[in-house]
Amino acid sequence: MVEYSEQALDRTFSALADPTRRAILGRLMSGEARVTEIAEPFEMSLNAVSKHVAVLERAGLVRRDVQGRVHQLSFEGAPILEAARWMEETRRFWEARLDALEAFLEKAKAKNTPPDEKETKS
Amino acid sequence: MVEYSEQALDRTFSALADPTRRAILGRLMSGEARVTEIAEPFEMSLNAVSKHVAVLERAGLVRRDVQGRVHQLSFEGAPILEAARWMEETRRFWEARLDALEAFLEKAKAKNTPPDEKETKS
DNA sequence: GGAATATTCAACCATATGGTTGAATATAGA
DNA sequence: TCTATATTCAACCATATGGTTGAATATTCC
Repeated sequence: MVEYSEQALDRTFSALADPTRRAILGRLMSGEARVTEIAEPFEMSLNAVSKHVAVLERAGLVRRDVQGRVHQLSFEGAPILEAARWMEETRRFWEARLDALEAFLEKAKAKNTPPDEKETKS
Repeated sequence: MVEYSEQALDRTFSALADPTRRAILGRLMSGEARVTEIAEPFEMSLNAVSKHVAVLERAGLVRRDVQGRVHQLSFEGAPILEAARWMEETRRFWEARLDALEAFLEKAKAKNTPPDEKETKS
């Protein structure tokens, strides 16, 4: 198992746990932007957006490049990579177990009484 | 772009944004367990752990199977898969941009004035 | 039935979060 | 220099979060 910084994961996941912040990241992925530009499409105040940006910056997901009075923001992917790796590992573990289960079900089915179908989430 | 349920992503990411809850998931990945068993290694009260489990359950990351007074908990991977997909998409976008940047740097280097080296994070 | 066990519910507390408004700061431009 | 612009800082508010303790509930076992 790879080692992860718990604090970094905390910051990354909680930064991602807000739709406004995910939208900001989405916006930044298609290119740099200033705080005011970022804030424009949202219904909330500029200050609220500024705070969201600060959260993203603290999590390392956004880089701020101050040029005079303008703050250029850009997307920074490294923490996502880290968190995604954590999730991948988790998921792989789970899938391995799931594969084992499926194999078992398959064998059971081949034998005689077919078990219940897998549920489908709505 | 695939569509994601914002609320589901909210719940998944904020459920993952806590080290205790990630540890609980880790524990559950190696097999089912009851609430008391889960709580045992933690310093906090059983009630606190019970609440964490409830959060994970609400996010769909944990399934609860009540057998008499015992609640058997098991890991449920689907939401992780969903969130991981979101991150993968995000990451791919970013990597594409990064690749473009690297290509640009490479070309610039080949020409004449080598631009600054990429910084390495501590 | 009565005691022990597994778990949640309820109330409470401290702190964090997401929003607001108004003022402060710093830079750009006439 | 004066004004407009870009942004943060500070104070405040409502609600959410993560923890506690004590009581309630349901189940098992003697």
